[in-house]
Amino acid sequence: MSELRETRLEKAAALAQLAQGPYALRFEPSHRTAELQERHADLPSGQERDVAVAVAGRVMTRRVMGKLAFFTLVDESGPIQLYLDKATLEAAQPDAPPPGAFGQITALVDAGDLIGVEGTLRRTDRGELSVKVTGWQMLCKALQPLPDKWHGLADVEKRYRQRYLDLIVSPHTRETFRRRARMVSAMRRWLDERGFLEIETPVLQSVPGGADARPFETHHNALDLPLTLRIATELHLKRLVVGGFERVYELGRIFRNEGVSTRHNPEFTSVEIYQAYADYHDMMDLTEALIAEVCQQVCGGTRITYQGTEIDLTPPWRRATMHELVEQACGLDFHAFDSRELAAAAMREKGLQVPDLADSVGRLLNEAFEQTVEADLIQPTFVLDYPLEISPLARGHRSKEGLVERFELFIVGRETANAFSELIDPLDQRQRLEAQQARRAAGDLEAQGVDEDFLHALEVGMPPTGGLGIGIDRLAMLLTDSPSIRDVIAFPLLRPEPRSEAAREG
RNA sequence: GGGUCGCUAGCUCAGCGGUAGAGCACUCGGCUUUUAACCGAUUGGUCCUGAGUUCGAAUCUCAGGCGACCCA
Repeated sequence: MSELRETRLEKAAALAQLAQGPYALRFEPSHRTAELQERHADLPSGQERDVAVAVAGRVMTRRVMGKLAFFTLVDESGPIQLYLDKATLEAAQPDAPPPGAFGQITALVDAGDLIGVEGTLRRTDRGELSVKVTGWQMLCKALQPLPDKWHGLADVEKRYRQRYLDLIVSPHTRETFRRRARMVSAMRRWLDERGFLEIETPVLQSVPGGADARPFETHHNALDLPLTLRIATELHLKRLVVGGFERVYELGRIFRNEGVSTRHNPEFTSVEIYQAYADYHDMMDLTEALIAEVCQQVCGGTRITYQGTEIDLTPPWRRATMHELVEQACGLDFHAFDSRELAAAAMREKGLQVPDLADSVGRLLNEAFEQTVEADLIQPTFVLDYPLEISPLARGHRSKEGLVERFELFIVGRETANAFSELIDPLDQRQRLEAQQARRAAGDLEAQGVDEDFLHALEVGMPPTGGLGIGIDRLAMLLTDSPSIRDVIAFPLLRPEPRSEAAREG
């Protein structure tokens, strides 16, 4: 069963007999392979160029034919072919023990090994730029074979569990994580250039808050203190605004104790951005500009294709209130309902679900929105003016009773951003959080508790502020055309594999 | 939480009640312009686990495990 591994261990032992051994200390490449490809693009087929080069990387394929062999070597920048000629290698290394330098490299190097080579350049008759090898060194002898060189890793589970293999054999996966990294750094750059300061806030918290979600629970031993992992960065970032930082953000991991799906991972990345003296209209402008710019930098334009659908992220984006959208979708005007019963009856008449937990007109409006509108918001759409009771941290609307100044951004039917004119009235905030706590006591496990220190901070005084949260993973899905959130998280949460030890030793 | 599908060699897959297979990888032999190299030979298995039906189970049934997708 581990015969492949045994063979490779024998080759590692053979390498140990030679001077070099199976695991090198270091190697100094002269170039990345892509650099060579670019710099010597003018070298004609069949010609050589007598420049000394050294490259390092993983051997992906081997083609050995008697006294000549071709390997494909891949470094982070891409592939280059190795041209291994028996006569050349043996002339360059006359002292190599039997079977000679050529015999050694072809016998001891397998696909999957990391090697360093030096030599000169030659473009073969078939037009492939190659390093004509005069010397080589094993950098790391791999004990496990690579997946099928043609099909790669098709087993989705294995791609997630053994992401390193997926990255080695799937160029598309590598590109996805490159793009995600570019996206995140473009976002930070955009914010930094506009005077936003990134400050890290605690992951371990006594009172989880800032969102409706169940937290992960943990424990601090020395203090004998129950703690939870943060479900949002909101309340601490607002404390920083109270402290006088007028533009702050944090881009980082948050944790919600919920199920997994193609759109949910229990740990995910968000960026929350707070701007003093701004309101939710300002944050809409900011959202539009930020995402359009990031998209431009990552995708080269603001028109992209997601899973076959054209998405146009060129500003300005559609802006519509939740009431308008629901009325357009199902004909129900929620302004007309002055009791839950009226709204519930109207919804049932339209065939909509009326959950018991939705105990107010506002919550029913949100239900109707989720059931009839959300999935159809394909092009970027700001949905404005949410019911107050589902938005405990947002400021009451300046002119609309029962609503708050809040928007969510939907793209391809998914909530991608969420923002408010922040509630800064400490007494109002206390009432709202106490109402949440009452829901919690009544059995809503996702309802928030009261964070007394946060309320105290508000009493010290917070400037009028616009706050915004963007789901980084969902944005990454959009910009990398990935159908599942697990495609943009390098190591998504999976249930541990039973017998994984035995299988791994394989 | 519900439904559908999947799990067979290191990888990709076929086999669907009668001796467990193919391609790639590995090993051996041949080959100095290949690039899914080629030609020949060999090697490699807890058919996810357990129970059942049957003369006989990878195959049928039930339970469980892990995963994918869809729905809530």
